[in-house]
Amino acid sequence: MREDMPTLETVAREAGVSRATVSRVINGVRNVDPVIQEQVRLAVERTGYVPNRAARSLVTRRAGTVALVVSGAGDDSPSEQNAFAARVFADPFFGRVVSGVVGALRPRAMHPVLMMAETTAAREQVVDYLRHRDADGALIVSTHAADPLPDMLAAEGLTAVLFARPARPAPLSYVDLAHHDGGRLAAERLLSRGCRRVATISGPLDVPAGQDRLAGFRDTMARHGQPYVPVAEGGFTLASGVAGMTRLLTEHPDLDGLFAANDLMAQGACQVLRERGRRVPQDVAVVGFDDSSAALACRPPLTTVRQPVEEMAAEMVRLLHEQVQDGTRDLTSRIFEPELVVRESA
Amino acid sequence: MREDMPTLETVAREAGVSRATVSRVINGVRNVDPVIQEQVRLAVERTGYVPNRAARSLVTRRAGTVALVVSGAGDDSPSEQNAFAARVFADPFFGRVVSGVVGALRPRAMHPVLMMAETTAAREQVVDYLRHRDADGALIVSTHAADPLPDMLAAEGLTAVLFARPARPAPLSYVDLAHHDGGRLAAERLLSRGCRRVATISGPLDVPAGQDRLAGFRDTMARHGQPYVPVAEGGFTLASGVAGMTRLLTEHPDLDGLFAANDLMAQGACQVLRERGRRVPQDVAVVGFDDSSAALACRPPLTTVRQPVEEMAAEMVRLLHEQVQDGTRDLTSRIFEPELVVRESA
DNA sequence: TTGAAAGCGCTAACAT
DNA sequence: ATGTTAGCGCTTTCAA
Repeated sequence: MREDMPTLETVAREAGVSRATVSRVINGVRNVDPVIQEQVRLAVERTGYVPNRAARSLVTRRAGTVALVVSGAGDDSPSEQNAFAARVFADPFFGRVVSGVVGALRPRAMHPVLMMAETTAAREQVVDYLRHRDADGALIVSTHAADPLPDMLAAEGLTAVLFARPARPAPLSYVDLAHHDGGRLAAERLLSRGCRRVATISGPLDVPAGQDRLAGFRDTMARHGQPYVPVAEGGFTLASGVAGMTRLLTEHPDLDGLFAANDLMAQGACQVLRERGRRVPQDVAVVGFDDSSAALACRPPLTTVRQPVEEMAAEMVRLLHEQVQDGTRDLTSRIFEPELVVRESA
Repeated sequence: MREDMPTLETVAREAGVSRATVSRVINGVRNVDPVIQEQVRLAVERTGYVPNRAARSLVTRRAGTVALVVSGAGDDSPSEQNAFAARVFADPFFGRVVSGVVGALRPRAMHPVLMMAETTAAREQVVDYLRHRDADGALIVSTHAADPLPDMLAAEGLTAVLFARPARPAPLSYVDLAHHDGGRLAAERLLSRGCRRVATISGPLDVPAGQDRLAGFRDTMARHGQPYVPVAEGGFTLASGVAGMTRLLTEHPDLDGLFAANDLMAQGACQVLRERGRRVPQDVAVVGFDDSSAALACRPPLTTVRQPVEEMAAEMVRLLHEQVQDGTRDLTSRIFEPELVVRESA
């Protein structure tokens, strides 16, 4: 690794101008003679100069990074710490978030620092990190209703944007999906197929996404003459889909339609259905939610309600960047509309 | 966000000592009077002081971050850029890498900056980032044989540790698995079950992991009187598992054992087998590789060759940290041993 | 053992 | 339009 990194001074000497001028050219500040600009640009080229982020951050008080935080609600038991990331990333959802975030950050010359905040200590660390302005703000993907992080951030007056409205209201910006509409789309699909005995595996009922998808589904079913919909509460995991489907099938062996509140659970449900000799969609039609890679991995491929996760993640970046740029902290939220994607399962 | 962040000076005044002393206490440098140490500690407490990372980095020339790079071999076509992260994280493997890395970084007070390097531009960005010492080093997870990033890093003399030996030798440290042994374990399992007509869906044959798992499998089969093993080359994706199994079943309808070079492909294979009316493991025994969450998601749960990804990732951090600390760049590699995990599929 | 002082490389007034 | 200069907050000689 070279030790003699060129500095602004190096370039300035090379170009025969002052440091300030070089700085102006590099930062694209106006009021620089085009000729000099070119000279500087050449000098940069020749010297192989690249700005020192630390020095720049020190004076601008901008880190040029954002914290990308995946937070849970765990305590400090060692078991929590271990496989949290593995568990979280087992859901294809997070890959899509990362994809959207990285894509949106790139043109803004910012970088995501990945932080897993599953334990009390880890959450403190996140808050500290932001308080010191080691990152300019935080993008938060919270995985539990009881997650204290949003409140902690709000209390500290830190800049953050959440993926999804927090279970307990907090004065923070967020992007979200019109989950209720999503539930409606699922119901309409099953209804239009003529399903008469429909059940659902919901998400966790302590988070808005779980509640609202269920409410939207139920409301629509009720409006179409099916006021009673058996519900198995799930946890957005494949295993909970398996468990939920098993229970529903035992209690309602004659059901002919299922709405699972995410694709992972729908996938688990399909496995159980097949094992029990039910054909999908002929015997039981299944609608998932998310349109994640699990929808394609599933047999048969899932008809599902698409959540535009990548765009939502990009919007988080846009909101955060705006707040960082303007120094404002006004709360915004942006709600995206879901869309039905028809494949084979319903 | 508070504007009046306390600095070293603040603490020094509060404690009635000099900045230098406070710095020493904070950095745990010896030769500080215990009494003064306590005074300083109290002052830090009272003022709520936290060191400014930028200022510290500027003088220490340490960033306190590492780049966690997931790289591919794409060019600059827009299609590449888009869903790379989503595609990559769809493999549960990467969640485990993240888990291991984050866990190992935490006690070292370092943070991972996530970088996706799928395009030429993105790779340049990674190199630049490291050249400027915006990160102290890089942890590289490369997903393609033709990935030019390892060579680029080596050429620049940058500090990096790879997950898995690169397809083309490069002077960089890495951690890896004894893939050949893994292939052997899979073969032994199928042999001990009495499988006589065995086939395999291999990984990509241009990467060591693909080659070596296959070689280990074949060698062992040959040694036990089965010199001919039909091979379908896969790409470590579920879809390629489906395709491979379909082909193998068409060409060898009587096969009774399968080794898939990762769990995702094994999962795809199991789907096909079930659709074709083959019971697993009664008709066809299946052994996967990795022991990822896909092994549990699969029906039936996969007997598989465990790759201790989290530990390997942690070891990457250890190696990198060592190099960063010592300023050395001596090449090391650490090879982990695989282990057979028996579940239901074989 | 502690303090004084010199920067690290950069940006942003302020002068010119 | 360009240069001069004063720090940003920290670590680290060097003296005391």
